[in-house]
Amino acid sequence: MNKRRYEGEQTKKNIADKAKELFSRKGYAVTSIQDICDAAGCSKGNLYYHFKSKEDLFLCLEEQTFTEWWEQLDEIFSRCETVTEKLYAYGNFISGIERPLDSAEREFIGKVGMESEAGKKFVAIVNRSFENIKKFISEGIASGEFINENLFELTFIISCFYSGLSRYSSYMMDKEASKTLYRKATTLLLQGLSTGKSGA
Amino acid sequence: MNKRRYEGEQTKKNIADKAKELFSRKGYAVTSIQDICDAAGCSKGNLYYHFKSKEDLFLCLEEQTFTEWWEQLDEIFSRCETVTEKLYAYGNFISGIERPLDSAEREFIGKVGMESEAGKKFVAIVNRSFENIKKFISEGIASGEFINENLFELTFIISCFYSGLSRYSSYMMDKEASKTLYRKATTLLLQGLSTGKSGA
DNA sequence: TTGCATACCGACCGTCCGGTCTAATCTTAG
DNA sequence: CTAAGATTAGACCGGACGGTCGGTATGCAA
Repeated sequence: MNKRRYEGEQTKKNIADKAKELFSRKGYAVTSIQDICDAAGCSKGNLYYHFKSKEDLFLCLEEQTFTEWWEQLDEIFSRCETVTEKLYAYGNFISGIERPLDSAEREFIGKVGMESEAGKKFVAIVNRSFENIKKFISEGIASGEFINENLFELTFIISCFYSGLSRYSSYMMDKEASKTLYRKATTLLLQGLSTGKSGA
Repeated sequence: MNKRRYEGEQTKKNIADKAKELFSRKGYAVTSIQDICDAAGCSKGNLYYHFKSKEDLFLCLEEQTFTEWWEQLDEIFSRCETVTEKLYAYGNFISGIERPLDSAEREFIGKVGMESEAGKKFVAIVNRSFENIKKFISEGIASGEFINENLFELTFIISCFYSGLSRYSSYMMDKEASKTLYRKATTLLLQGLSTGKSGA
């Protein structure tokens, strides 16, 4: 029982990839299970063999996406000298990634509610990302690169800033223009964020 | 034919208000026509008497909302001396308004598509708002208050900044905290935007 | 009073959706 | 070779959805 199991994993991954693409492009509600099956070239039974529900599928995607995302970011961050560099790197990264499930997220939470099991799981996943951002902002404050303002608010503002950008840039301009825009936006943001000192 | 017509208008307005609240809170797809009817205390037939389809209803809301919004903003702006003040006023305004159909918007466009009749109407409505922002940013550049950067990009960044903020602040904090946050965010933004000169 | 447009109701229709279920097929351990 | 289990297909189900339709109530104009 090996080749079979491997193929199964492949199928599951394929379904996940296609689902992500569809949710990301069309939204949660509008994307039907059948759509996903068609795109993945598999049957409904097969999909439901691998995922227990549409909600579960979405949550898996969300989880997986954020995990991969921060694995890559941590790797990138480790090569940065200053937190300012990290911020640029973060912007650059986000610009290339077309924030995968962004539009579907609010839809999802609107549907299942914040109090539901799925809702709580969702919030937990998103919060982890928020905490990651908070961490590197606090580094910036500690090193003296960033102004010593309320950490939560600062993190919130910065998260929202990039979230807002990604929201529209992905379908208003191409990747290259998007990258440039993020760079400029980061520079602009840094004007307000920076203490003027160049770091630790 | 007066009292009847007046009542009709009232009903239509009531439906629109309730629909706006629901779309805004739950999203487009999740809000059913029946939900809206229940909230408005009217029948489905009545709703379809006043609006020709769900899409049409949404578009009316979008149109109406943006129009009202900018009427108020123009009024507020007219009392501002500098463009910097206008930016603060804009932030303050947005913070209090919980950007009404925000979450539903992408869902809507994802459903109908950019190329459809409804999609084009939608884009036209949103673009008008973008142009309004662009206008007052360009004033800021002209007056020497803002840096002389690419107008489109600047407008894009600023729009996205506030859009991102409104997206999360509305369900992460109360009105008062939100207002404070917007003020700080605007100050931060202005660091990058401002030339240092105090205006014309 | 009658005729008519407007405003309103809710049962109903076809469609599609998420999810289930059964049966078939493939792989591999023994 | 075969039993057991993993994997897949797709017909099927109940229900919710957007939208329609035949009909009713209301108030104005004549």
